Amino acid sequence: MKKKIEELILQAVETLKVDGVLAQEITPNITIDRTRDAQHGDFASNLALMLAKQAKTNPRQLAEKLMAALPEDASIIKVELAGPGFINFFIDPTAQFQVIKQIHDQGREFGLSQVGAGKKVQVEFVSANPTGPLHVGHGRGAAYGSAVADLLEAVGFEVHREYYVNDAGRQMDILATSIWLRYLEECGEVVRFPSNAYRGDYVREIAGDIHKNANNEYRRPAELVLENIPPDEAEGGDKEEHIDALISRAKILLGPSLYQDFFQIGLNNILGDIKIDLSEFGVDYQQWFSERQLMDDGSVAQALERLRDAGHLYQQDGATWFACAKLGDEKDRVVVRENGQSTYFASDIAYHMNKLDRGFDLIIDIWGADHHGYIPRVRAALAALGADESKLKVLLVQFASLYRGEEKVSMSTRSGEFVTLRQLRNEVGKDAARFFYVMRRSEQHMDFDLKLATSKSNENPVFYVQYAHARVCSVLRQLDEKGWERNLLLGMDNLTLLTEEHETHLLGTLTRYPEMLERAALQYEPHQLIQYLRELANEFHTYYNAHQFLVEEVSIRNARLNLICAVKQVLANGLGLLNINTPEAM
RNA sequence: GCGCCCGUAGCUCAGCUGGAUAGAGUACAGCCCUCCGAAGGCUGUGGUCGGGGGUUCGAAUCUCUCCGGGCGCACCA
Repeated sequence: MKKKIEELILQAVETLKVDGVLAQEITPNITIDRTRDAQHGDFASNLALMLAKQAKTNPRQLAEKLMAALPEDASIIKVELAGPGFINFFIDPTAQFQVIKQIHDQGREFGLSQVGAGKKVQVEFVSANPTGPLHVGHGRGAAYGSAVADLLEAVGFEVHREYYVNDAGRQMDILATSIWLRYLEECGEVVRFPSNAYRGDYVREIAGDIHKNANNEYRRPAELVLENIPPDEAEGGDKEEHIDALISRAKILLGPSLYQDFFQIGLNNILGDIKIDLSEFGVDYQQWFSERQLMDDGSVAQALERLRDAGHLYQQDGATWFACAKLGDEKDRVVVRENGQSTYFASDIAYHMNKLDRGFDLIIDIWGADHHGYIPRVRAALAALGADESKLKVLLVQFASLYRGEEKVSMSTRSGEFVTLRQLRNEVGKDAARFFYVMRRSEQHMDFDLKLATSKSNENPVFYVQYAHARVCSVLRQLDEKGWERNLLLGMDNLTLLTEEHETHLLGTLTRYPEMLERAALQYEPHQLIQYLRELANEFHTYYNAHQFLVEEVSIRNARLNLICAVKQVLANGLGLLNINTPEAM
């Protein structure tokens, strides 16, 4: 409908050009908006206001000329000039009834589109370091990322969901060493646990398992472990130096192979847990991409080579630097440290190069907002490699601050004080958690009140939407209990009986679903879908209270049943897209 | 200090890429089940859209500048 009106206006513009009212070179950007107020019709165009200056007339006069030049169309019953020069369009309400048939025919397909057809898009999200379980902060990235991916798929893109596993680097060494130290405790060795090590209970659990299976195989005397280790922060030393020394000591005392056991067991354990967690949260990936693999197969070295060949690398202070300041970053960055190890950034350059090489038309990285300073350097790297950096889209997800009532909950993976995603799911359930996370714009700082979310009260809006779905199901059950049968065709033939105001509103809202979905997808804004669903549910509940569906009159009854079944279908489609259940009773 | 995000009803947030009288939820005050589920509906109270300039027919939306909050600014990842 929207597009149809745009067509008509375009024709009117062409006519005015021929008449000389408008200059030939004008190519108007025609936008049709849905009106907020029914008095203004169904759609409105502000074109006359926009072109008045160029046409050197006042907007109302131009609008009148446009209206006069507008071709006739059967589905438009009235065109009106309003306000400073808006052109309002009134749609024949009977045209709206079509949507019920359409929803019925298309079922689960209703609302899907093909605007993204033929385009491959990669969405990388969560990608939390496998050094501990996912917490509620990661949950937002997971819910948002998967919703964005699912929306893009719904509008026709070929979507590849990926998790980048940081299974290399110092953080993983700290983890391996943390596990080993806990293991030594299990063995009875007395070693003060470093302040900078991972303190979470899961570390102890993993260590306990290793001890159970391997007994004292990895045991080394505490004196040897601590010999000449610089003091920890608590003793007035530097915590980083302390932990680094312990890592080196672990590698020496255990030897590469045994040390690797801790590394690998830790990784497998935690990554395995993350995979289960995400899967249960309704988040599935096509690929888990290993950072270590990039290092092992030479991709990192190759990427650096390419940068070097292009003249973007230089040596200074024993390290290798990438000259990204010239390419938009605020300063140059180290890619190979003085000790010969490449940095995380170097891996990431190789990773993004790899993404581009895989032929995606669009690469979407979803990061926590604390990584925003990282964007310019990645873009600089792509530019340096001669890649089309417009293919990269970075979406930032702001932090979710946790509250328990008034009290803010502090979180740190290192300290082990955090609420895990799993705990959250167990408390509020997958549906509420997903809904809550995606309800807000991603750039919006979010206050996640555990007390509120965990209180199973009706304050949680997910129940409201699910209840609308369950209510339709309930009506259908009541129909059955009364011994009546639904007559689909009779209902379709009598859709014109749906003339109540509530019914007209619902029809309009249902019609809007496909365009809303497309917008939400192309703008990466799943919260628009949530808003829509809440609105649809609200209109349904209002309708429900105002009118009886199961009336004696069969023609009206079946027409209304067709309408509410269409509502049920759209609710199911929308919630289904968000991986939220649609209960038939609750 | 520099950079990114955010300031809209008491609280949590929408606001369709500059449009017509700024909207929901919640809280508060009332009302609605002999009738398809009251996890619902209806009515009301509640706003100088953080402050101030600017751009124009028109600004919550764009721009500048202050103020306030969050987060970054490593040879960590």
